[in-house]
Amino acid sequence: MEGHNTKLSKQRELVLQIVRSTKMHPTAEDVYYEAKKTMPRISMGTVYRNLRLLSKMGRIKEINFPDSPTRFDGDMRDHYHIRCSECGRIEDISHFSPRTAVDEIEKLTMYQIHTVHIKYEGICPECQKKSKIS
Amino acid sequence: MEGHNTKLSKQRELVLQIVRSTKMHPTAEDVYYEAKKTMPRISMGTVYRNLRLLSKMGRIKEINFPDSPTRFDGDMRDHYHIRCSECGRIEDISHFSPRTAVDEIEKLTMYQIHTVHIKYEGICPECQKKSKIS
DNA sequence: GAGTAAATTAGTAATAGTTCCTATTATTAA
DNA sequence: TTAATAATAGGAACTATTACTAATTTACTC
Repeated sequence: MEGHNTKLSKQRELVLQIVRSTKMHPTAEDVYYEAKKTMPRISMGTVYRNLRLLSKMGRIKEINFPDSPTRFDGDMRDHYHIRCSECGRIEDISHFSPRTAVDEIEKLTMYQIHTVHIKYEGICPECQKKSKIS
Repeated sequence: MEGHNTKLSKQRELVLQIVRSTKMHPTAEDVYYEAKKTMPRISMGTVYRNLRLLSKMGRIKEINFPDSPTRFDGDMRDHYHIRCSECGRIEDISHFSPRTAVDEIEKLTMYQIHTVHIKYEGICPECQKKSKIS
């Protein structure tokens, strides 16, 4: 795709295009059934492999909420997500910074918010040392 | 446990106590093996059922990071989590408010942060209407 | 403390989501 | 066009989790 021995197959292109062209935050299964409309012989393994790959390449994002399968998002602009714990829908929250307070987000979205998940990922001091040595 | 037809079994007490007495953010499997030391015949199903229940009751918290099994946290004070994407460890971040900026958290933790997950859960306007009707 | 109804358990089977494997096919570079 | 390598389809395997069931435990009432 962009270098690194990554070849651009029709299937990979299709998966990327599907994830990008919806705001529904599809699951792997959703992508699979959508892809089958264009390529009836595409396999689930291919969909998963490409979703993982595209995610590692930074072309799409994974969204993980508890007790539900991973969803994917092709919109790489800075934004966050809100899920309804009743019906499961996931919506985008944009036009706000990470510093916006919860009650402002409630006003903005009309949701009754009961849980906020904030998680950071990075490389810990020990692993930073290790990668310098090797 | 506290009302609602919930009975207090030895197993449930043990699971709660295990999750509360560690800062390791154990997985269900971790809790299972720890519980077996005290109750060798406890079953995995019991551990899962009680973790789910305790979580619904608000006695413990679930922590979901992508590509890793659910972890549990018995510390109900307000705090967030940071995971090392190399070695997988999960640490607490306290002494900061949700409004603390990322570069401050980097200084505080010595992590090189590359991803921030912010997710909200609540009840959407439609489901709020529904619950008023029924 | 005994009797009773309902909740919980251990053990096991089943499921959901995801990854792995292998022979075949497609892509890229020369 | 061919050789080298990456990607594929299809299916098996795997991991985390939930569901099922008969037996046990708990809490409640007398």
